[in-house]
Amino acid sequence: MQSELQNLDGQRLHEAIVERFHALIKQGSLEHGSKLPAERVLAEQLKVGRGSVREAIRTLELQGLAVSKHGSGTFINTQSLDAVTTLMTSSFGTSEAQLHDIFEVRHLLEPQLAALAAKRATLEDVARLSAILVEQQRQIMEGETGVDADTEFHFALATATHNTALVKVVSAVEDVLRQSRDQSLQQPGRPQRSLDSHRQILEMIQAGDHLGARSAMEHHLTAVEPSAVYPAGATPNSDNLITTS
Amino acid sequence: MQSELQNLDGQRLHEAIVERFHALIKQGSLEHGSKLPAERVLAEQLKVGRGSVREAIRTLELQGLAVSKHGSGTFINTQSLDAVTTLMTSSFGTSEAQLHDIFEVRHLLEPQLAALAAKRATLEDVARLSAILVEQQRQIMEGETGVDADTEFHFALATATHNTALVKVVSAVEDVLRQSRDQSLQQPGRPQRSLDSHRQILEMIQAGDHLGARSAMEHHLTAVEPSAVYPAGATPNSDNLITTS
DNA sequence: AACCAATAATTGGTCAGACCACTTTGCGAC
DNA sequence: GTCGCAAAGTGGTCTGACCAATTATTGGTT
Repeated sequence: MQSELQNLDGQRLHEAIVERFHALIKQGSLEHGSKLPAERVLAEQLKVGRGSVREAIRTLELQGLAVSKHGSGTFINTQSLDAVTTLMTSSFGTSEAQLHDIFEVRHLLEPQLAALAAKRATLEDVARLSAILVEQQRQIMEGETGVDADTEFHFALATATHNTALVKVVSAVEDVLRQSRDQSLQQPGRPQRSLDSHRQILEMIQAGDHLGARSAMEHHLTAVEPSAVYPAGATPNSDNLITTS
Repeated sequence: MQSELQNLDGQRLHEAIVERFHALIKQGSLEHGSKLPAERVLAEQLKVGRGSVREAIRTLELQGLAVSKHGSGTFINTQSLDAVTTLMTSSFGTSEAQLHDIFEVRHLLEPQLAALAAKRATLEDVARLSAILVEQQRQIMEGETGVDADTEFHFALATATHNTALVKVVSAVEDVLRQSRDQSLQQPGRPQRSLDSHRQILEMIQAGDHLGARSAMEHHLTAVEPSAVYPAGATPNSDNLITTS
């Protein structure tokens, strides 16, 4: 039953082990409640040291995918929120889900998220969001796309709702959108417009105007969405899709 | 600089180490970019084995609070996306408002999901939903709670949107809610009312009335949601976060 | 046969020492 | 001063061992 682990470039060993378990779980070989072989046995099967196995299990545990109980064993758990979002993120990566679908989810979530944030954001939250926009401005002025600050803004918005479950779900979605966002921001003028939208959203949040925050976010997403759906090279003829208005 | 680690009840050693680092970061002793002592040095200072230090560092790394670089060292990172939420949630008890948070996410998602389903459901989708309701009726008449059919209805509803990403997100939420749903359905009369709500939603979907489907779902969720989950300080009364239209 | 307590086996948690691979540092030759 | 290479520093991994909690087994008593 011994199986080799393909040692990819620059990847740590325990990370490769984690990926193997992810695959086993997604493929159904390991379901909820399954008991893992003992650490010593796993180490022998995978031909690695026990320490590496333990670090891998520690990772799975933090991802909510496993629970270790002293004396009894380690068990797979696929029903925790962490577990599901972890598996979701890694399967999004394999592009099983269309980018368009993910944008739609985002379009369902984020406007309401902005509304919630407008109701609950503390001064601290606003300060954090504000700092991110300053950073985004700086990046843009230096000719960068500001994609990092852009992503971080959406993420910080989620934390401003003070709903940890919402943060996890949104960050799973945003994670996937990061690459396409980078692509989208390559278009001239786009970074600045994105920043302007963000400022508008933040203003509404500061004012506690949840309806305004929601529609500002809807506006922002609608402006960003269409062009990003089309991968580079498949861009439709003109820029009428990029209606910033 | 050696310092003892207080070994709390039932806590693993590497978890205690992680908490110590959390404290150091929150108190400001470790700021962004700080380089940690070498693993061997840390082990000696804390009077623990190097393996425990490594498992602690692995945890910090997964929480986005640290980055290890082979050959150079381990560095604190408080600016990553994960880092902020980790520090935010580490002060709270984890599962206190957790359930409330998840319900809130659901409340954000499902009404819109119902609206989407109303727009896109095929005859096949409607047939599937209808069959599930028949099964739910059967289970209830036999005295069961019908929790399985109940969960399946929400899942099938997600499928009817024909958005695979949305299905994953929703099933993530529903998976976690399954246990609490079973509990909720124990109350007399609850299963039948749930079934009635489902029928109403399905009617709206069959009619293609997306606004009606959305409000029917909102009605359903509000009826099912446990009422007394509002944390202290929050205002349960007036501000309905999920305003229709 | 059934039950219960003592014991053994299993398993995760921790520690120690060693070696390898990558990075940085610093010294010496030029 | 600069370049090149060796040495030191550091994370990554392996081996073997012991401790602690749990579970399975055993053996005797009723």
